[in-house]
Amino acid sequence: MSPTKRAASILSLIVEDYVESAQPIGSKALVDRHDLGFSSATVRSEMAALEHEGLITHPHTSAGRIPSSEGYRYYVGTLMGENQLSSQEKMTILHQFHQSAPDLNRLASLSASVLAHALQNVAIATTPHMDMVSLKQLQIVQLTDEQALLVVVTGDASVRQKVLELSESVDQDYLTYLARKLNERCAGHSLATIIKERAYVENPANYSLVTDLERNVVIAVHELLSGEMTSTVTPPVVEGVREMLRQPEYGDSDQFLDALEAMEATRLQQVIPSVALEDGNVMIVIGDESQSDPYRSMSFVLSRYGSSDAASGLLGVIGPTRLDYADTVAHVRYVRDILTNLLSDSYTELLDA
Amino acid sequence: MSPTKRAASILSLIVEDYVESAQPIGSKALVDRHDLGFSSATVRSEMAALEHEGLITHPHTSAGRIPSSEGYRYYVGTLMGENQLSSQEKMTILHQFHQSAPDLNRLASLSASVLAHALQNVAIATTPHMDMVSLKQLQIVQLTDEQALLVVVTGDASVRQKVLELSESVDQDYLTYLARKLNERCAGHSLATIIKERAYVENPANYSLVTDLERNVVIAVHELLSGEMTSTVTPPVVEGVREMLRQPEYGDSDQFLDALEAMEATRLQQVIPSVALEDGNVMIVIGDESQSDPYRSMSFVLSRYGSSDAASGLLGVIGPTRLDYADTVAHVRYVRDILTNLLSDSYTELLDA
DNA sequence: ATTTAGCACTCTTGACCCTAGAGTGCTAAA
DNA sequence: TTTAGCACTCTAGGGTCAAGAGTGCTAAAT
Repeated sequence: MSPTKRAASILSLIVEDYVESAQPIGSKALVDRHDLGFSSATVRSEMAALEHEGLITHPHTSAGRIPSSEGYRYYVGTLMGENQLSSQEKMTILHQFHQSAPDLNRLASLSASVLAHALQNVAIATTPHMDMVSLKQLQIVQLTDEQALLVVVTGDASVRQKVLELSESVDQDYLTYLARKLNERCAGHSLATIIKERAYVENPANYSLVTDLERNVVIAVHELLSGEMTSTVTPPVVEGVREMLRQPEYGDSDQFLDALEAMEATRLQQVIPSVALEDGNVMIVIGDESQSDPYRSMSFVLSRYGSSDAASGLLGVIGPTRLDYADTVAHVRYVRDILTNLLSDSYTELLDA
Repeated sequence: MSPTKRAASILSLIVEDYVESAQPIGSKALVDRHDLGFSSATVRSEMAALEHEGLITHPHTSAGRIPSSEGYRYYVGTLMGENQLSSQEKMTILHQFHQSAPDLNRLASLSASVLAHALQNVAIATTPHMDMVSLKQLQIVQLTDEQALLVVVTGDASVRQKVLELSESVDQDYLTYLARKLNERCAGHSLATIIKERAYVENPANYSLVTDLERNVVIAVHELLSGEMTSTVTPPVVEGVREMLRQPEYGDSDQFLDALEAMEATRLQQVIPSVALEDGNVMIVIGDESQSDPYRSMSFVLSRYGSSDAASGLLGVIGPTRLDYADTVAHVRYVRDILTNLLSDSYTELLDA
């Protein structure tokens, strides 16, 4: 059922030419461009076979062939080689990471924009976070008579904050005392400790022992750490809409609108996390392979950065199915490695390479 | 030189019809739609006069008229009435602000997206910040042997952070001590105090009295407060690119690309701050009135929110010159008021209205 | 002195037709 | 098995044409 060796090589050429030109590839054009050892008629019969197997299709009777999702999949899976970035490309990318201060949240958006720019497609990145964050330290700062700011430093070196409403009137001294008390009990501990603490303060039996404020603080800390509150879960960063517009498939603005709508940040959030991604792998989803309809005409190249025992997140590229998969994978892989290394603080190694 | 009363009323109709239909307005169509007391021929001669004064133009000989920038300006300045939002519209907007927690940074992007959605155009907002921020409190948390996180809570209730490199090996106790020492000296004070402190620690005469780390911390605090470091100055939020695409002027993707490029966040930053905006006013810039070329075909409706003695920022809408200025101004004004009230913490009043 | 009806003229838009070019599948010969 | 040849198909692009909308001007009407 799988194509013969010669058919496969023709499929390769079709995919590669089509990725480059965005035009359906005809038998004549194919033999003209590459000097195959045989004629267009031969190519035609091979093409008929490939089409029979569902690897390529016709837009209409007298047009050239374009790869189907299955065609791309076969190409990506068994035909495509590994692509290495040139040291020039590597330098350019690395350079951009060294421009900016190592702000963890900014890192995600930088990565996305680097990818988007290099590949002329939309790139996304979720901000790094740990599944199990520990509490490094907390602090409470009075803002007004009725409000205070709770600042939580987490184990993944990010800062989360929340405004607390103060029902009772308190002063900064009490807030400082409260912060110190909780720090002594919880600082440096994992989420589990906070959960225990929350159970304690929420237990009606202990209601008389803790103030309302203390209870509120513990609850807020728990919510901040577990990312429960919707407003603290940052949507994934989407970069490169302008780059995407350069792709010929979006010359007509209707299709562009469809695509844009499909990658509405909120929708992506529903799709992305459902993808199980092991560390160190790059996952490719091609066109039809997506379950949901609006993504039928696009492909995803995704990878997890960071490591499962530390901060991690998702990074990837979204484009039309006509993607240069080899190049895209190489880029995603490289940026993912940089990011992972930056997060594990051992990124000096990268500089020497 | 200024148009007669009747000419002015015709200009009004042209602007309003054109804003609605995006089609050049002909004399016949005008009298058909509104029952004027006179014929299309009369309208034609009035139109000729208006064109002579530069208030309207022709795309080509046998097409209807469209307003020029001057025409819009005249309309906005002397013809257009004040628009009041319906209480329905007000509710819808207010509702969206009550969905989310009062996170100051998120507020800007929410405002922009509310405006973008309501007006089907691109909206921008800069994050609120004070020109003169005071230091509420600072804290230093050890991350690794070589790194610590400096967290600064500012007077405008936002949090800024920076990773410090530790050259000497220190422990959390020392960092806590250092934080307390600086808090005692500077917490609650304005930027001026920090500048004095920086001058002190940077004075070579005092070098032996302060550690390198202390010096670094003071410098970092100063930079964070004054927003000197490029990475901490957040670019304005741009929302509504998708909404904008619905406008008929961008049906052709080339023009859309131009427009998108023009509103590249970095470029906008150069244009926006140069606009001097008093509190309480809405500024309108129409097409040609922009100095720089790429903005010739768009209009801006901008306002400052917050107050000059507290956190403030810029809020506004960008669209084609064919804007419903009355409606846009009303929306910008309303969202600006909400934002201002939210920032001054007295937003409970809005709920009763 | 305005206003308006009438008319000749202009320009865009969309429909329609046509051809060139690229591509296909099939068949029969190499 | 491969290839040359051929009839056939479909698209893209160019050209023509008529309808429609709009204009400016002039001369009559108010």
